[in-house]
Amino acid sequence: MAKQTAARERVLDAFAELLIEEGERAATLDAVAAAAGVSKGGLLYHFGSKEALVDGLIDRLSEMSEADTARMLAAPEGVVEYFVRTSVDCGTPFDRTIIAVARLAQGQHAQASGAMADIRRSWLRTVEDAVGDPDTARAIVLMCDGLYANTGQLGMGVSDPDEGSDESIERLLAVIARLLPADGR
Amino acid sequence: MAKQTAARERVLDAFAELLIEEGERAATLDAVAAAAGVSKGGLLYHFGSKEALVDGLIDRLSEMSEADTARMLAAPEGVVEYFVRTSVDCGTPFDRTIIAVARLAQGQHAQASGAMADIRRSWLRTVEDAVGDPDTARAIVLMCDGLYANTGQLGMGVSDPDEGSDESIERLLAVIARLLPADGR
DNA sequence: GTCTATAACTTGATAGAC
DNA sequence: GTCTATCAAGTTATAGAC
Repeated sequence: MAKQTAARERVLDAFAELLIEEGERAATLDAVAAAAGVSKGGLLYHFGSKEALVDGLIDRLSEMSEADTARMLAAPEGVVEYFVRTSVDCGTPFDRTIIAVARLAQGQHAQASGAMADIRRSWLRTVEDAVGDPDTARAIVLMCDGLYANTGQLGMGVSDPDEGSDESIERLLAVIARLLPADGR
Repeated sequence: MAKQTAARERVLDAFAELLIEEGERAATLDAVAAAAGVSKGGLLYHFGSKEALVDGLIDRLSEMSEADTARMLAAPEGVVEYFVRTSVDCGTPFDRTIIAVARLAQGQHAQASGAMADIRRSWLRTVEDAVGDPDTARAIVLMCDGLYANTGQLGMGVSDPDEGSDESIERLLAVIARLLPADGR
């Protein structure tokens, strides 16, 4: 983790934002540079190619993922509840980065797909440790994949404006509780 | 449903295939024409613009969706089991078309997002009618969204090569059965 | 470190031949 | 119905000034 200039970070922020809000196609070097407030030449000083820019975002995601797993394990409300809640509210920097890289994974970016698969494996392992039963853990992680697909608009459109509401989380947690023996810790 | 020429259908097939296998960015008019075995000019005779091509695929999806809902309601194994099984095996023409349009929905195609949302609403309504409880229905549909996200590589990468196997479906159905009072019909 | 200018190529779309 | 030019605009990347 060498010292990274502010401009470099701004470029990554802009890249992620464009991927999320307008899709992979709109996230051109021109658009990213403009959104980051630098020229295209300036951008290409920090990231020598578009591929390097993609790699930069994937690296950022990997770092964030490790930190999030630690937070999940330490969460006072328990692993499952933390996991479900943060899958519905896609507003955290980590969630935003996931959505951005997920967009890249749909292209032909093998590295992006690999990074997403790594994260999902990590979730599965962590939830499995928490709930005991592998099949139950898989069902829970699948529901959260579904939440990302919906609230993050990972392809499913938004069928229900209420999908991400506080109340809907509670109802979903109640359904999940029916799958668990005692509590989801 | 006017009589559609074979070439027109081949173009739509090629477009969907490119979207699925290589992502939105690779699905250019050039690439689609080549894959369909026509020239770009030939393609543009059938679909006057790229937007018309997108609309053509969305229309095809809408037709398929109605037919699938009828099949789901008539399925001897029951709505829920039919729904889960067809979400895991993304090999049917309908599933392939869903994945293709989902890719478009991640760009800025409002119509594609709308079509996906319509389909999901239809699923939710149908499963809700079948299982009675809205919250349980939502949990089931979310799991299937998750399955699409995984097996269809809708952003989640493929974390588990076993995710789409026959055995994993049975285990998932067993977990879902725990949520249902009697049987999922 | 950041900019402008520009080169080389791709993409969507049009025109007109067959 | 389908093809071959051809075009304007957009996209990535390089070169060199500041």
